[in-house]
Amino acid sequence: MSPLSEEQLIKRRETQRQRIVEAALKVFAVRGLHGAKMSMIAEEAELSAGQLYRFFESKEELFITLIRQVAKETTMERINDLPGSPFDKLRSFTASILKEESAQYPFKLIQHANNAEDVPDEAKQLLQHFSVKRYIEQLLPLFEEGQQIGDFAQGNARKLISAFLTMLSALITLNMPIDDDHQLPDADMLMRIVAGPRFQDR
Amino acid sequence: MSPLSEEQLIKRRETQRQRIVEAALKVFAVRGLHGAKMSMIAEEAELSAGQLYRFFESKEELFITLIRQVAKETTMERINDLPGSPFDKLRSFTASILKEESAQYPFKLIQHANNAEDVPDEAKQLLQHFSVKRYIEQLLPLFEEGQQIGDFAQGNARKLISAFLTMLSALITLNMPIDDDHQLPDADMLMRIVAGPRFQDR
Amino acid sequence: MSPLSEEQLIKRRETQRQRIVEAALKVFAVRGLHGAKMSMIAEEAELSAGQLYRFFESKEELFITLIRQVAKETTMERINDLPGSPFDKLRSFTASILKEESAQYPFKLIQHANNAEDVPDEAKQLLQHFSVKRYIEQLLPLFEEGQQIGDFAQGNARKLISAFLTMLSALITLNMPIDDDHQLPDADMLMRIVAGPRFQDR
Amino acid sequence: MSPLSEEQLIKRRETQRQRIVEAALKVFAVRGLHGAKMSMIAEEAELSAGQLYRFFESKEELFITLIRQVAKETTMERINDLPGSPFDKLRSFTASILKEESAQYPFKLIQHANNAEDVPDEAKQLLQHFSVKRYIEQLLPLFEEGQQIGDFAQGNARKLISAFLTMLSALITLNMPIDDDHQLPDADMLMRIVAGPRFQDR
DNA sequence: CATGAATGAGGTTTCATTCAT
DNA sequence: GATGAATGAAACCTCATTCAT
Repeated sequence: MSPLSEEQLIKRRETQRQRIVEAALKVFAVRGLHGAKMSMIAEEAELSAGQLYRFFESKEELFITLIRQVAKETTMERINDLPGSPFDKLRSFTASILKEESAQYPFKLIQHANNAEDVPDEAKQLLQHFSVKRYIEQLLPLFEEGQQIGDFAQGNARKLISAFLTMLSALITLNMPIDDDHQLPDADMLMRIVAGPRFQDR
Repeated sequence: MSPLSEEQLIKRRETQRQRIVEAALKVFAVRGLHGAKMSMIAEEAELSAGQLYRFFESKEELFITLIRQVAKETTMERINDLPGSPFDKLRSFTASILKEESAQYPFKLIQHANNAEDVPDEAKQLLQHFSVKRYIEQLLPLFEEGQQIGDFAQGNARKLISAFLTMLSALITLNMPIDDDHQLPDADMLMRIVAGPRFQDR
Repeated sequence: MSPLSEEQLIKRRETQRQRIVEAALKVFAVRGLHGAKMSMIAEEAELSAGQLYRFFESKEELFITLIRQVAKETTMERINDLPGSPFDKLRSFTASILKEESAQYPFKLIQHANNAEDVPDEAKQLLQHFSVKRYIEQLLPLFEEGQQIGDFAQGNARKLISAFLTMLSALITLNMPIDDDHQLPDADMLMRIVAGPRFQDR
Repeated sequence: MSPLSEEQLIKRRETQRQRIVEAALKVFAVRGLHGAKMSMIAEEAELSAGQLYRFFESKEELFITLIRQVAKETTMERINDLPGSPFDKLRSFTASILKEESAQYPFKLIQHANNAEDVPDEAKQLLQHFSVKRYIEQLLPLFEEGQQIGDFAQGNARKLISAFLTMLSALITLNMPIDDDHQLPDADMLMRIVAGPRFQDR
């Protein structure tokens, strides 16, 4: 009796939910928890504000859901598909993130969640610990290999990764418009954080 | 009849205005443009909400004024009073900023202003360009000296400072709680950005 | 081609309409005009929210229709089929209403309609006067017989019925959870309103 | 420095709070939890809707506060100041409540709280148990005296009071407009619930 | 026709700003 | 001048009603 098969409905619903999540990620990332208005998210997702509430009970729930998804799904694993040495992989990866706006949203979201005072602690800790921890584990083999062949600085690899990620995060969120006088430190500059002896003359 | 001379009144007024600006700096820095409430600023400045409007026409005007003042007055000059070599000075300076909360407010404010979309472009550009430019000029002699004695990396000194400041800003705003697994990169880690050959073995 | 004859269609439509009315009676009775949501009524009637509007133009029209139907159709006549004396009949009838939830809906609806200020006066008066009037007329022969044989209190029979109905209505809507300390006055307690000399020693 | 002394401010604030509570009692009593709009309460209390939130965090908190206050403060004790026998006192008391609209609000509120499905359980139980219990205890001496002198029906006095209160509550909330054909059962009718042998010929 | 997704008006709540005291 | 009470615009959220499928 239903005009659309149940399967179609579920699929459609899932598609829309995903559209909302993506729109919310973008708006929350750019404007923060308070600066983001539900109407903006609705507009970005191309539906009415009221519709959002069929998918998420409240703005806060939407935010936490987003956090949870970012914490769970954002991955560093595609770095392994890039060509070249560990150093090359990391530099390409870094450069690509710095170029591609949508890849920056998760980092910006983490940033906002860290600073906004009203974010539920659950979300904060989820993001800070869980997601950063995962990134570190995902990058660990690459870094260890880099250290073995002498391209990366020696020392505690996890700490090195943590430093690198913090700095990458910084570059993304600071988002300073580049002009002639003071360019953003670019991927190469960032690589000095991890560079071992072999790259010291750069 | 008047218990205070006109001069005293003006001075008193200026003192109060400054108290508001400092309170606003703290609250805006910590909570962002939207998260900061006028009542919070009033409380921090220890006066009534109504009083704020005798000094600033609106929240927005207060914010922009703040930005302007930060852009104009925040200084890096005290770095020169620190003891030791340029490298030592920079490391001490960095470490002290990372320890002292109030020193971090201007950096946080810049950060927020970059992300809040509602801030007039005037304010944004003021902050980003003008203030960073000033910091660079103030740090330039130190860096040039550091490069001459081989403690700092060679190359365009302004670009090097810019990179350093960006990274410092990052550390401040990311503000990640430190735990055993992923410590914040500390002052020493940050120094690798600027370190020349003499410090490469660190 | 048509799988159902026109007559069947009309009948089917009537059946559905009746299902809606019954569902609405239940939901409005339990939750009141404002507390009742169209979606709840739809769910109770086991059809979609949209379908409601093929039968009733609006929530308000549905409510008024309901009131009208209750005013017209709710009947006390089955009391006459009960066994025993008028007193016995009335007591059994009372007890059965107090036990059977669906029999209480009309009373609860009247109650709600009396308190909801947004209901058109038409509906209110319809319910209060007309339906109560009908109940009185339907109960009148029973009460007169009861008075003749001395089981019921003397005096204006209509007024006596009105009092009894009011009290019955009260018991139903108050709906206090029974515990050891304050039980609901039960059917027997209620009978004291109408009891004549013969029952005074109760 | 304050234009009003602190004492004045506190007193004024308390006055206003009381105005809100009274307005809310009236509006909630008449329209129920859902039917009552904050704007209506504000209008009744002669202030803006926004003001309500300086005194109560939300509509729900206002409602529960009200319930709590009614449960705590509504008293039956003034019945003892009335002249005459226990029977006379109870009849006068009943009649006065039935005449005086504001005296009926607590009863109506209890009624609404019992029926509205979304009221927090805390409020429901508070009202139903605690307040009814208190009324019973307050009326107990009067009823026991009435039973001793034979004016009141024998049996469990607490149960008798409970029945009486339920019926009184009913009369108040049913609130049927009186016309020639079916008057509300009046105070005298209600007294039959409690009347003992001495009054049986009424 | 039947569905339930979509809209938008209306209610709740917050807070920048004004203003009586 | 100073206060904080009061307002009202704007955001969040709900749900009666409509309408594409």
